[in-house]
Amino acid sequence: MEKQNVTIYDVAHQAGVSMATVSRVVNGNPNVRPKTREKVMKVIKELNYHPNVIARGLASKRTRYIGVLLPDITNPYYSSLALGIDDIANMYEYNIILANADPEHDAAGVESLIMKQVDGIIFIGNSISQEARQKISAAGRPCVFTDLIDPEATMPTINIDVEDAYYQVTKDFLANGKKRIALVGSDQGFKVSQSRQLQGYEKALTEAGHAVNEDLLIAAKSPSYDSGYALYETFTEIEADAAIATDDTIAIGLLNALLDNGVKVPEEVEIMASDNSSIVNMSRPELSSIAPPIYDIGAVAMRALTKLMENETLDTDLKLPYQIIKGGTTS
Amino acid sequence: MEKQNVTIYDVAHQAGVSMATVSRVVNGNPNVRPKTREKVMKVIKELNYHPNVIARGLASKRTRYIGVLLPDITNPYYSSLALGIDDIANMYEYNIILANADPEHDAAGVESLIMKQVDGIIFIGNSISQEARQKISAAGRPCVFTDLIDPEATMPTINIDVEDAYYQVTKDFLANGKKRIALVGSDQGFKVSQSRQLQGYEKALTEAGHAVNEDLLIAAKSPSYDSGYALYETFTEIEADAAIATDDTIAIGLLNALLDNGVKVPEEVEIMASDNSSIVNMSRPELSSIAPPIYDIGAVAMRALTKLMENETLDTDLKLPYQIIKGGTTS
DNA sequence: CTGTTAGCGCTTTCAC
DNA sequence: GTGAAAGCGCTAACAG
Repeated sequence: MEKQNVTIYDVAHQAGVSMATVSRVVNGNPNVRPKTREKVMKVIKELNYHPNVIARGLASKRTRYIGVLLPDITNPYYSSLALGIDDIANMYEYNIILANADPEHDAAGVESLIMKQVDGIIFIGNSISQEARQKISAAGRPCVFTDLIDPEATMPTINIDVEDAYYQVTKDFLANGKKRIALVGSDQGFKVSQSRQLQGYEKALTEAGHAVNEDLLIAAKSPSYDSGYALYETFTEIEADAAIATDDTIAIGLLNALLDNGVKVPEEVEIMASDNSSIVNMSRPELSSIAPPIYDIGAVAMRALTKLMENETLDTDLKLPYQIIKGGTTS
Repeated sequence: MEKQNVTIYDVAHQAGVSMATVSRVVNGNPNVRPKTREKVMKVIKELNYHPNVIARGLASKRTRYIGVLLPDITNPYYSSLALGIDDIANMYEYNIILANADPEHDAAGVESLIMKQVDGIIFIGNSISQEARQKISAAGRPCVFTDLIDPEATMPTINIDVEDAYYQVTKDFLANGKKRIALVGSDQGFKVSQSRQLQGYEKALTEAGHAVNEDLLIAAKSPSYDSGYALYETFTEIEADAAIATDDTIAIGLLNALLDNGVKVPEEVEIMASDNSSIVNMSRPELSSIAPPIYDIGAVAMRALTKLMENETLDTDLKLPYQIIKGGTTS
């Protein structure tokens, strides 16, 4: 319980300068004579002064907090993304504050973040509600999207070229003779929203002269292992011979459900996952997966946000390179 | 970009009362005539007023932020814990802010949280550095520990009875004829610190008339799948016939390494994990595991912290009930 | 029950 | 280059 409250005033007093000068030193304002700066620095060290972030926030109207909305922090894909964001945020001396935002509660999440006076927002997920999107606009806060495209197309989106990835994967499946390729989403949204995933998938089918079969578009209740596992019945009914899952936890759930029921993977059914998150090698066989540069996506998103907050403009659609990792669930 | 700055003053003015009254209404202070309260509420709605959290923090010296330090958010055990914490935090209108704190950087983590003026801290991990612990004391902030015991024994620790769990598991292994039971830690710390895990393990061995064999205490580099997988060589050398892993990711890593090398689990080696986190059923066979009530631990920890912040006192060592889940990696 | 009055610790014009 | 002073929006005594 040592001296808890060295203020800028104490430093100013002790150094024989004004608060304004101390403030300048602390904030790296160049308009300070080197000698003065040095003296102030010394006192800051001596007194172990740390600026009060709250007071600073009040006075400057900027908090250096940025809000990150994501569907589920226990999903390894999202938590890894958060890590990339956090690293860059620290680099720019921003702090991140996480908020869970499944599709039902994203508006509440946005609102709570805005009330916390965050300087900017990173929105991660498959979809955003109109209401949530409006609140972001209304608050006039910069925002960067990841995974999904900004429905208003005014804020940047960071991701791989999802459409291309799904196109490639679907094409490969077709080339390998697959006739019934299922697209397995993590919620119902991907069907209605004409997601990029669906577009890439459709493009490959169309090119090969096939139409999209609605039956083959199925969705888990949520992006989780159990929801994936629970898909077994549905999946069996549609008699698919291949599946592309939009989420790794769903992919592993489905894989294990198939294996547990004696279905051979990849011989009878091939599976492609989408995140290459930390769990893809926990199953046997290991999951094949589209491999987005997860950490980089987070990092680039955060970097983009810092630019936005400094009123720079950027491209609205940044596409990072991806790979396709061959595990044991595809041939 | 609607009206961004309705202040308490605007509300007061519009409602024909003083700022103080508005403040009282907003903070649920009972000393307001119902009629007045109603009037103020109405104006608040009309103007869509939201109190500025920052200003409130400055004036009240409490931010309603609590800092959560954990080793790795991408580890499912820790992220689930964070979820339990977050839920209760929201209930009490606290916000959590996460900080990564592996053993090397915990002091920096604590410091950054304190600079952010958090009202309290929850520390999660196997160990805490002296420096970090001191900073917490120095800041005079309440703190709750999870997983580890407060080295100064002044702040509460929330966990299952780890010693008992390890005692039981070890005893069961012995009863099943296991001769060489390895204890697999997630870092070197658990050996030196005479962790509760080690104590339970030792107790069971001693009771059975055996001594602890130092060779059988091994540690992964970090709590991660890869570190667990990399343990294969070491593990083979010690010729263990059973293993208790302190972390699920390590357990799965080790399991898969054994399987990939043709070792039969559980026939030749049995494995017991410790977290029963979301990944235990991703492997085949599924992991057997000690099952702490993860969500509850987080929830209870957060609840305990709220009590501490209200200057209530509590027991310093809360032990929650646990189970042992029989998967396929034990007989 | 309600209003007045100080600040909380810092940033930021605006003079000097 | 540096200082004085006016807030940022709110809470918390203290009166009444």
